[in-house]
Amino acid sequence: MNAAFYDRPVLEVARDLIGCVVRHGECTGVVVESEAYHDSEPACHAFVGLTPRTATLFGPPGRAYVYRSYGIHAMLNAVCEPEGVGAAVLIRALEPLEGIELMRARRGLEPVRSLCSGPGKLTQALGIGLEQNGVDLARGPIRISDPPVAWRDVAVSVDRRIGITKASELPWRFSATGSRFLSRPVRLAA
DNA sequence: CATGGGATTGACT
DNA sequence: GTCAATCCCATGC
Repeated sequence: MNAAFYDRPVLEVARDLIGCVVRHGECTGVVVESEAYHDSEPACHAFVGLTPRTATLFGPPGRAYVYRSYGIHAMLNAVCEPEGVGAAVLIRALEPLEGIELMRARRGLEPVRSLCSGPGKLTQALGIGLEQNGVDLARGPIRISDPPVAWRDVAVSVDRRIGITKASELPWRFSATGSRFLSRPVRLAA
């Protein structure tokens, strides 16, 4: 996945990331859930403008934006749109593929369904931390690559974003239709 | 410099 | 269903 892939409208990238493979070290998983964020709407961190925190969001596309949520969890995003626009796709859930035993050890849990079914869970399972903020997603240590054959042309469902208090009405959440590895079920449009 | 609020999770009633 | 944990950082005095 090269920089041109991310240098597009964030809604397109969020949809196209469903089915792609995220790798960190020996652990890999297929993206089954994503959300788009853009500096034009108040749920996006970049809404406040360019600050030390949001510098990565306004930087070049194709980098990782990793931040701490609720003082506890790391969140993994892919920065999108041209440099100067603050936009990113939040990776919200993965279907684990490789390195499942290491994921179990990091999570302290056995069920595969529970290893990466949430944005804070998947970063813990893959060992991703704040020190990876700004890394190039085409080069690593975190890499995102094309969908496996079985995931090409997977059906994608759309609904509202989860866990936010502002702009929660926007249908900017994307997920692999029928996946059992989502952080929460798809909620139908009102 | 003090304060308040999360793009969440897991434990508990 | 409710709720606390925990810390970075944007904001305001």
